[in-house]
Amino acid sequence: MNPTKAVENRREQILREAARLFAERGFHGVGVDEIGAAVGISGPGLYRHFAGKDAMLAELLVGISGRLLAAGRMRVAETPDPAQALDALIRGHIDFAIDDRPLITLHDRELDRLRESDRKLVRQLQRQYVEEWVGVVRRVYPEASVLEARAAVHAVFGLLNSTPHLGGQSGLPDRASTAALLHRLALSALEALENQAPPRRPWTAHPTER
Amino acid sequence: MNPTKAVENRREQILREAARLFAERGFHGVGVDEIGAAVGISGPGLYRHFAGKDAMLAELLVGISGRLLAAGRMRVAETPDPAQALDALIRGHIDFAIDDRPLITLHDRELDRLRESDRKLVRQLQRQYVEEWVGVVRRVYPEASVLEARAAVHAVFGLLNSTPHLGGQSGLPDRASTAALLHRLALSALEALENQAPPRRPWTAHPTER
DNA sequence: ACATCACGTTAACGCTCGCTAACACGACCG
DNA sequence: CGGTCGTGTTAGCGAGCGTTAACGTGATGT
Repeated sequence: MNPTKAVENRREQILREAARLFAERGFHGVGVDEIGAAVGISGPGLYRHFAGKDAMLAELLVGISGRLLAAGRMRVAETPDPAQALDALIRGHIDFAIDDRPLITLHDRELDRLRESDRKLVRQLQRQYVEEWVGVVRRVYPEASVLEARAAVHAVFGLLNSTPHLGGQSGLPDRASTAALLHRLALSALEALENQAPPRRPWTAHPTER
Repeated sequence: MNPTKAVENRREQILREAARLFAERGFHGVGVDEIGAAVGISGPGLYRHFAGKDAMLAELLVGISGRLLAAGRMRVAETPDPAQALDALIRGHIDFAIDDRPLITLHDRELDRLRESDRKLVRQLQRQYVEEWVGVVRRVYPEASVLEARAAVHAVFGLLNSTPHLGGQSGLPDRASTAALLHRLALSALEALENQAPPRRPWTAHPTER
């Protein structure tokens, strides 16, 4: 009855497999024939669903960035207490990192393979997501400077996105304990912003001094 | 007088530029002509110094892995106090992450592009480096399980290796403050292993329960 | 019954890329 | 001087890749 449904499913299936393959072997390391084979059709049949290989990557990256930002904004909006908002942000990011592992990998690995316009869009979404975090972090740790908070947020992203690296035998028993440990680590890391406020020196124009 | 010197310099120059280009645009995204152009010779002239493009990547990855491990082992060996050893490990890793940024990027991004034997070697070096950290971490935080410690170490690597992402306008003023912040964040993250010991349940055979 | 459309197929083109072949040329050395 | 070696060059091959073209085919709606 609704042909859109089947198409959407096909597209989503292709995107999921493409994400997995891109994450495993890199964007340039995967051929369209392999992506097609992964969904049961072969080679150029993909062009009935996507304009090209680049378009798949673009849709993947814009999608994950947008969903991260949307979820983050929603959690922050509905959580008045800063500490609880930070908790929610961390929990949400961990969900993405564990459940959409391939996308998280692509997200900071293959960004440069995008057309200029798409890359700008993705970067803008990423930046807004980071600033969402920075805002919450600064409300929890008001002594931290903006630059410190931003660098700390990037570092915590690196920490949370380390999930792909612990695949295999070095992983923790189940998903819950992995998530719990990552949560504790991230929260604990940010506590470094609490003590030891930055040298209260006003920011000079040229920070090259010492 | 010593012709080896010039050759070595040429090789090192090629490796340095190749690392930069690989990190910027990915292994498959860089052609041999570009690498050649970056050192003033063109295209196939590289084959007087390396067996092929793969050989360059292999030498880069084996090199960085080996140097990380060697430096880590040295610091641990000459630092009897566990807390100080952990401090030294963090400081050493930060030096690598900041000074050899492209190599750190390649290190966990292009490993799969290696021949089987090289990949096994690099993985073995990486594993030994991780275990060096795990040993120190467990002496500082004896309540943490091996699996927890290992996952935490991977996560801290992700945190420390986040340096490449804060390039541009969002970076901190100078190298020293970046290093200091990363150091505090890493140390603080690992303090999460101090409290809240894992459920002291003995490890069962199949961890799929709950 | 027939045109249309969604969704595939195979063949082939054009381009890029890693690599080899053949050659050049200055430095060193017996 | 003449041969070898180290280090480049350019030309070109062969393979792989993304993409397009041309065609097939079953479901659908009139």
